[in-house]
Amino acid sequence: MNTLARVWEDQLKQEGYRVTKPRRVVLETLASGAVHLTPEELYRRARRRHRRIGLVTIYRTLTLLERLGMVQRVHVEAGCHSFAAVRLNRGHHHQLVCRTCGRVEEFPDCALDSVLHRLQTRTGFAIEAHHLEVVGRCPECR
Amino acid sequence: MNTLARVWEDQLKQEGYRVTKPRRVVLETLASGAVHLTPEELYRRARRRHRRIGLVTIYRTLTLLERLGMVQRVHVEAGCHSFAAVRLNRGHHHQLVCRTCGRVEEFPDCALDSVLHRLQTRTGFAIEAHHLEVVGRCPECR
DNA sequence: ATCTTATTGAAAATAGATTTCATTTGTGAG
DNA sequence: CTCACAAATGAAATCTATTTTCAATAAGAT
Repeated sequence: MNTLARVWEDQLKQEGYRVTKPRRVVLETLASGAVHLTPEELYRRARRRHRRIGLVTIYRTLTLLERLGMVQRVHVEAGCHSFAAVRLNRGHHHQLVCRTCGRVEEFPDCALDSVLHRLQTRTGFAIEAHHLEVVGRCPECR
Repeated sequence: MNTLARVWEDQLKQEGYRVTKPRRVVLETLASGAVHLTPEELYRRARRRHRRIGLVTIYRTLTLLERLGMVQRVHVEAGCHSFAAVRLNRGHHHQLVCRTCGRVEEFPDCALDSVLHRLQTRTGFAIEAHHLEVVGRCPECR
């Protein structure tokens, strides 16, 4: 089993959730897939590990994992909702998504911080959160 | 009638599409409305101008306008698909939304450009689009 | 005014996501 | 280890968003 999946399992337990077979399968599938997955695609892959798993469980588990910050929802043109594993990197990260193959590159937002800080000063808003998503085509797909 | 809507009409004609009543209504509603609208909300508003308009036409017109670059599809957390008018003489803008009262402040992304440019160089991606949304509390609501 | 054909609206079909509920299964207590 | 019970699951039903189909309508050229 993958390290990331094991860490997630511990976190689930810690938060008082049960570590069930379907959940373990979803975690492993997410942790081992390099790209971001739609619920449907995740379902297809998860079934290779556990034939009886239901699509409903995929949706429920994704919602839970999103709430716990283990996966991140990504919006892309085709097949609007996709989910990407939030890797072990601590701080806040943003995503660069390839429109064609779905590959995700993460990057830190250090440069954005100064932009937001200036914005805060100028508008008087107390900035609490932000969401940046960049879409393009990766080197291989160009 | 709004200037923006008139320009769009001309553009439609230019491209060989017919300027029909439903299309005119959608254009006017988009040009005069909020920053971005879901198809459903656009439908609700368009009906105030033309009672017989169908939701199907809203979808079809949005697809057409998007292809012609007059509106831009935006993905947001809740109610995934929204459409924003691409205004005249106004570059790309971002939104600063107040969590409490919903007030929207727009700001240009000049500072973001350099961030994205560096990102492009470093990753080899061809960056095509980005979406930044900032949430906070406005001066009045703090 | 007439003709041609793009466009429309209603209904049906499809796709995606959520709710319901009876059954199963983790997990902590004994 | 076994039991009991709440949490979690899966199948079916439901709901919501979007697309397709097709006969009727209306824009725009002549």
